[in-house]
Amino acid sequence: MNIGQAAKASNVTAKMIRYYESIGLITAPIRTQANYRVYANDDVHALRFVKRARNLGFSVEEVRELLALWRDKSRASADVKSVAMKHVQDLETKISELQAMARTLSHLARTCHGDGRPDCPILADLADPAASLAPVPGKPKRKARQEADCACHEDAALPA
Amino acid sequence: MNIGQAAKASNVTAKMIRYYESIGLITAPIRTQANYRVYANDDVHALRFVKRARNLGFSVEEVRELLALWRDKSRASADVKSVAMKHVQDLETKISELQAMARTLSHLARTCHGDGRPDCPILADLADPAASLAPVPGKPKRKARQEADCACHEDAALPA
DNA sequence: CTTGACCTTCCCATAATGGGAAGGAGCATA
DNA sequence: TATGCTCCTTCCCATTATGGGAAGGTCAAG
Repeated sequence: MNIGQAAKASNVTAKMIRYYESIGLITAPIRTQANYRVYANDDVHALRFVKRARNLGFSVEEVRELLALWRDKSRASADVKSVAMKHVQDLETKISELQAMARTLSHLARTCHGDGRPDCPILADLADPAASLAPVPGKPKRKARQEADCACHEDAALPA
Repeated sequence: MNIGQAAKASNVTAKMIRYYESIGLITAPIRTQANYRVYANDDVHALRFVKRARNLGFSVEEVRELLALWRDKSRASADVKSVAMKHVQDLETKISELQAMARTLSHLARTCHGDGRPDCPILADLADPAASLAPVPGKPKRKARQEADCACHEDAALPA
């Protein structure tokens, strides 16, 4: 099977298949005399595994670990589980961060007239959150900072 | 004020201040004869605006729009609100995707013994989701695909 | 004048993916 | 057989936002 067919069968683009090979995530397949890559069903299986794991949000490096565990017939399921659980925690952390942002913005948007007038609590908050009403969500990367947040007073919409 | 002081005052690293200037997000400040950048309080104010917007998850390009609206004293608050609302939608889309991943993985992890035995429904699912029990979350980027998903049967834990 | 802290520009790296060029290979049809 | 279309190869570049670090100039204090 050529790379194009393997791509269709695995739902991984040929481009990505070559990339995964280049970083050693998957093993290099044999080549024809014309230097074409030739894939077997097992290769497609592995590619689907990678695809699925990526779809579940695992990083390529995490997929590498999972592949190693998959190939290791004597792995302990506890090892797999811990990789998965850690990833769930990562996901939940990110979810919380995004939710905090969405909450803040939804709140600000709710207090914005959204008409032709220029007064806008959203811009007011961006320009000076301390003087405004919305809590500050921690920044996405790294740990949360300590900033001059303020409680949400539910006012601040300019009289217009 | 030198860039280092502006950085401290705005909580934006000197590196990023230069970067924002290079992409035209903020205006280039005047320079001393020694070619040092000199910032005024308004510049710091703008940097804080950028920082806050970035913390709320707006992309740099979105921040560019917001800055333009901020500077335009005759903007319509509706324009600001629509930028904000669109971003909230983006956030919620991403949140849903991450939640789908977390749900699937949590479920798989729950069915995994997590002991010394090699049998692992998590790996089984990655290797062949159709034969397994977990629903397939849509892939993060681009629109959701149509795949051979299956309902969640709540079994598949190998007898071990 | 030396030292240390600060500034400058420039290059590189990250993560995962896509786009596209230039050229070879394979196959079908006129 | 020659033309042509589709596929393959490698190689380079772009993306997003940020950090690291080198090489060299500047400033202020001692």
